Amino acid sequence: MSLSTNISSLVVKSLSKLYAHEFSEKDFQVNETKPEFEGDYTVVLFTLLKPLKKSPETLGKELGEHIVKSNPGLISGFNVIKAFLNLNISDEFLISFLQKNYSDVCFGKKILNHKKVMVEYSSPNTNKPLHLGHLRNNFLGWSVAEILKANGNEVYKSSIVNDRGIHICKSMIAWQQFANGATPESTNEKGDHFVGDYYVKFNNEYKKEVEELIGAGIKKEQAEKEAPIMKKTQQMLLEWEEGKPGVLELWNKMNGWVYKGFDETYKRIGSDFDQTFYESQTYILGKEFVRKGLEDGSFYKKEDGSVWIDLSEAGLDEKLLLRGDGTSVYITQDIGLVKEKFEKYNLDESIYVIGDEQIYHMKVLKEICRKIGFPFADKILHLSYGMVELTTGKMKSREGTVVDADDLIDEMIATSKHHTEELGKVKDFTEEELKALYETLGMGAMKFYLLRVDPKKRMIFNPEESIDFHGFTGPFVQYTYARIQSILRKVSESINGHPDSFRETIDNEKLLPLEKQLIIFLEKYENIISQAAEELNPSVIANYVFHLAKTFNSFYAEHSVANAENDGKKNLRLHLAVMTATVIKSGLQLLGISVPDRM
RNA sequence: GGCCCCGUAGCUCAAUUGAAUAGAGCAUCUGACUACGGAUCAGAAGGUUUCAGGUUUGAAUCCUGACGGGGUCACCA
Repeated sequence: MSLSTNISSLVVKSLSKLYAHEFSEKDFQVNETKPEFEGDYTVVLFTLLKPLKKSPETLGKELGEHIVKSNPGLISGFNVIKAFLNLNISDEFLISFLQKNYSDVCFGKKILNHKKVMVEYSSPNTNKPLHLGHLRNNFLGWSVAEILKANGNEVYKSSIVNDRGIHICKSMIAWQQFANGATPESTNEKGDHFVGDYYVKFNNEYKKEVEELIGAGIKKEQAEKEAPIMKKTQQMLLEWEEGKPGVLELWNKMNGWVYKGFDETYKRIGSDFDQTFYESQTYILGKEFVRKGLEDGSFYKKEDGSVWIDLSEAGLDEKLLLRGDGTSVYITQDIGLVKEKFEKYNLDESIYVIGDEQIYHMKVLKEICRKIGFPFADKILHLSYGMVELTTGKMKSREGTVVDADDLIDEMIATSKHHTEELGKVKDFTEEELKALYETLGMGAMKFYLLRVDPKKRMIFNPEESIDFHGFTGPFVQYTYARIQSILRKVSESINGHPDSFRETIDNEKLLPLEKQLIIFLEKYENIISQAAEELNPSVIANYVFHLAKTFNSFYAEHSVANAENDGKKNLRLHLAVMTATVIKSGLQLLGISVPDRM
């Protein structure tokens, strides 16, 4: 239930009032008018014609008159072409919109039914550093959380850290075997990269040992099991589960290194969490559940002691919940976490930002919850996003074709430095300002690039295109913002530093086409934010904000603000500029991107 | 093989969820600074929406089939 007073919902409301019995609000299509036709908004009449048994001309005229009458001052005229009712929005309405309190432009908080929502994202493994895929995940999760907040929901950000399991033991074994006591401090290396290197060392050593065994005449399958380093790792996992002191100590130490590295990266990219869960804790909760499920007959035990659930009724398979030796698997931990989340936070909805390769897994999780009677099974939402692929092919950690997150961030910032220097814009900046600027632009470019695409779709990461600062990019939008600030500074100087003095009433101005186009576009922002929330899709905002910047630039190239034809126009255009800057700043903020006053 | 997702300009992406002549950016080409920032603006060119049927007043969008690409079906996470 929205308290919205924006144009398209005003039109829809007045129509649905007229036909309360025949139609619901959903039945009325209000679109923007195509540029070839006269008008600003268009009501599509096709679906209404048959039930009402009226001709397009008659109905269009009727509805047009009704909309005009029930929204005084909104519509200045209308025309009907075929089954399209084109409405002209009045200058008065648009100008009064421009004079709204600017803080209202952040909208949101207008929706009455607040929900408690948890957004789980990032969720790294503690055996290797973050890569490009994690960046998409982090930007997406953070942005979706902020968008939901902007729509008036109560949002918690969370992360589940995958801190236990055989893969963690691999880097631990390799460290014991090869490090000679080296630490991130002693090698002056970032902790997550340091540990990740030992994970790679493990794989290399393992490969070597397997090849040696095969060379000695042992079959491949057997060799993979028999390789000494693998046996040591499995032994370590067992010792970890038993809580052997030395193992736990090493585990804690190495995880600590990784967390320190992650924290640095999170800080840089702006990820934050209200709650961090650890699998080393939630897997115990899951085990507890399996025990209960066995008692009440939801699950069953096979001869070897392994525990299963049968989901064939739901069209899924049998699913393992606990290994024969009693240790837990991935899904076990998830069940524990679901309950923990919902009970601790009393959630209405729990969103999981996880790659689309886990669609099946999340289906299974939901189905298990349903089957054992969790009341929140249907409140689990998988926001799945597509893999990020490289132009050179897929990212594979084993083949060294991953794009490391830290490296990429460095590269983006270096590129923004390069561009800025090339354009000769460094002269008025202090060293510190420059550093901040490069950070703002580099991060802005990267976040925008990864968020501008529909999350559900796979995307291709083109390194050359990603560092481009022209066209559909973050810096393009940031540039528009900086230019507006520049205008405002100039004007502010000319009126002796009283920037508020131009925010006077605008009287009887007639809008030029480019002015009108811009206001109508600004007026849509509220709809865009709620659309982004409904779809859990930040790209809606990225697209909007880019088109807004473009629309402003077109206007700006045609019409002068500071040297407008008269004071009335100048006043109007200053409002336009301020409102545009406000919306750009707000929209980019929802994407995690900040704006520079100069660049 | 079963199930799921995808296929739109040379490339990367849109298309208000079924509506008017399918839109942007990059790349290519042509123009524009003695006006507030040229990281900009104006314009040109680029399409049988993979193919074949079907539903509909209307299909990139829905249905069926084919072809092509990806994911997933672990006592991995």
